[in-house]
Amino acid sequence: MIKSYVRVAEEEEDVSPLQWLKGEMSSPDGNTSVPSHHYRAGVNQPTQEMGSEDAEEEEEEEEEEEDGEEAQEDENESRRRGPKKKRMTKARQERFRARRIKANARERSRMHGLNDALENLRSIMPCHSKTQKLSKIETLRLARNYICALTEALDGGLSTESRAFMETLCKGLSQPTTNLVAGCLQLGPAPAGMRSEDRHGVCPPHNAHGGTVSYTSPGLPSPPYGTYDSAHLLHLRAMKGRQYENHSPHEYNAGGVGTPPYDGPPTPPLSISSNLVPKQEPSPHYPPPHQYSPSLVDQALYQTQSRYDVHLEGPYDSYHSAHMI
DNA sequence: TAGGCCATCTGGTCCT
DNA sequence: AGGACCAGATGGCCTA
Repeated sequence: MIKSYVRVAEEEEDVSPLQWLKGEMSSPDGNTSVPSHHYRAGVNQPTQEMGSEDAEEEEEEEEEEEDGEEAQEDENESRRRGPKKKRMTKARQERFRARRIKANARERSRMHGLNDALENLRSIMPCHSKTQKLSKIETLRLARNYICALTEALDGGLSTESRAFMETLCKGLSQPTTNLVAGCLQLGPAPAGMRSEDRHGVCPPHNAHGGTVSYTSPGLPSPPYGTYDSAHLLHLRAMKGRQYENHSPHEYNAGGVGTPPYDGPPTPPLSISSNLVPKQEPSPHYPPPHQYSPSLVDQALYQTQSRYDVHLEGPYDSYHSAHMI
């Protein structure tokens, strides 16, 4: 008897504030999760705009409702366990809606802040592309790989011009992002089926649970796109300090060395080709670890520039144009 | 048209 | 009570 009585009370009154709001805030198609532009269009404007007269009306209605049902409600409440739940009056409903809208705004702002931080992270990534923005997940993966690659380089075990450096950068990245990095570095793809563990053991890729992630960038690359900002490597060289002091300046100074890569907007993309691709004036002191055939680089750059509207700056442009025309 | 990516809303949890 | 944070749900946009 009591059980059924309580059950009726629950069905009629134990409705959470948000359940109440669901009915009120539903979009015309009955969906409560309405895309932002629907709200921006004024479908669900914040209730802070509600006038004071409306607020007073709400309070009066609240009192009337409570007067008539107070006695029976007290009886119901005494039979229920747990915290006493307040009835969802219109005034309370409005307050809750306002709170929810404020929370939504805060959440939006928070996510915008998160996106801004992610954009800052993108800006210091070694690869930039005006047409192909790295996704959030790929940005994070590349950032992690970048840290690993730089760590390896600082430890002295990896040249920033080496293929292994690029492969470290590409660990666990999607094929398009791998292509982007490869295109930026103007290198060929990683051999099919090659796993990171097979190349170098430092800082292997791990998944969210700490397990090793296989290197999934097999096959030939689709056309690469993007530019490689060698300023980051220059920054690394500054960090490494004396290691490069014995080399002639032109080998490392592609210009703008003094610009801190991690402050403000990224420095303009610089060509890394002076170290990675055959050039007119190869350095006798610091030859690239791998010599890549002009045809491969040529092909990559042609595909990059023609298909993805990416402009690779620096000396390589002249090199490339001389071959393509 | 399916799938990836994204922005937003939402409700729950934790903390102050 | 309210804010921060998180994860799930949802729908829009874009691309292959």
